[in-house]
Amino acid sequence: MRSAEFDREAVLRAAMNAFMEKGYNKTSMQDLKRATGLHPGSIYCAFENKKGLLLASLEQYNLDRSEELRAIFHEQNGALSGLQAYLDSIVAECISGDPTQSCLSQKAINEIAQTDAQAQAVLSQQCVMWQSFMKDIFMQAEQEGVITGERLPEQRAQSLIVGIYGLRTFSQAQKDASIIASLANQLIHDVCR
Amino acid sequence: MRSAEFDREAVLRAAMNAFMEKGYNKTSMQDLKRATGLHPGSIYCAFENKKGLLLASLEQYNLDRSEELRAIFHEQNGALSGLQAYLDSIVAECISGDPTQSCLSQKAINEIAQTDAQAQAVLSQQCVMWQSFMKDIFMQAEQEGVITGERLPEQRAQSLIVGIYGLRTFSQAQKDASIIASLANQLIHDVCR
DNA sequence: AGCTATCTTGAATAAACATTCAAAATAAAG
DNA sequence: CTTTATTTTGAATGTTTATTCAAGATAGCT
Repeated sequence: MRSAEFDREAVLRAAMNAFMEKGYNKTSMQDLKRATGLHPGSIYCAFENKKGLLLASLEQYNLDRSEELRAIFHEQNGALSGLQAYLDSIVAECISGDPTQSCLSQKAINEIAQTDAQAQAVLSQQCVMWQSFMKDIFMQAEQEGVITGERLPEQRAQSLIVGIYGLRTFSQAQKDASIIASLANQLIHDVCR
Repeated sequence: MRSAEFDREAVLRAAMNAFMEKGYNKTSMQDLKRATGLHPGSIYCAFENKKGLLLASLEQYNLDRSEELRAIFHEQNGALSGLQAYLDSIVAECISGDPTQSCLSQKAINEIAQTDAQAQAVLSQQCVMWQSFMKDIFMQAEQEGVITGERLPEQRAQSLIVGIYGLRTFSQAQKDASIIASLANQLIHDVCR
């Protein structure tokens, strides 16, 4: 017997970064070998193939992001200031211009969900989970009395997610920091109205 | 002397469709040969290389979409019903699931703007043109008195574009027609408030 | 220490890739 | 009809690609 040597999470995070920098299709196995430090054979042994590595990276990405999301809202007192902090962090990522601070899920939705049913299924489910988390936040905000109940929490959550997807795309075409920040503020305002 | 045989616009529209179906990086020269009916040599003679063909397709795509945009608003009386018709058409595209009804500019922003400065410049400029057109619509709506002047037309235009980008991404992860339609309605509501 | 199952290694493979080019074809000009 | 400039053609190029595999290394068990 013999146990695997590499740190699975570290490998997946390295692969995530590689995929975010070049996109799935432009990231070659050689890029992934360099990024992860794993030889081709090890990658195929552990993840079946390139798409398997992407799917595993997507799962890890979702775990990491979910953790981060929970942490942001936990650090704040009140749903509204949590929302504010969350959008501030997204604006910071948009403005940074750092590819590794972009959203791997969103990139994958745009690049491969259309042509790969397996990836589509994973990404769809992750999107639903995100919605569910945000719905809970808006329910909490209602209970706190900081927003009135004109819209359903679920709808607010969906509008917020649409806004975040849009913000990330917009910021790549229009890199003006103050515009991005002001659009994020407007988004919070609209979603909490 | 000898003039070119192929119809440039038809070739570019064929290339557009090919790029929309597979994305830029996954679309091979063989795909483009099949789609356009042009032999490799002719493509390289007319467009320099694969990226040149993409950039030319992007220009044509923008021309076609601008025309369509003008037509939609021209067919309606009043800025508001124009906006309604415009979003209806986008919702229809999102719901169709037809790759050739997706947005080539948005796909390109997500797939290559990050890694190619030339594409980034073209896409950025096209986004600004789109904003400018929508700003005029919101100014018209103000003059018609159908919306009050609490927000600047430019901000409304930007929020609308963010919403449309978001809607297109969201609809690929969550293909529920009624949700997309209701998110679009909410978007109009928020942007016109 | 020795055995064995499993992982690591990295060269080898075959397919697919973007691009080039010289020959053949053809439209316009004389 | 002949010439000439330009386009079309499609096979050839050399690179890069994802993937495989047999040999070597090593961890855990007895």
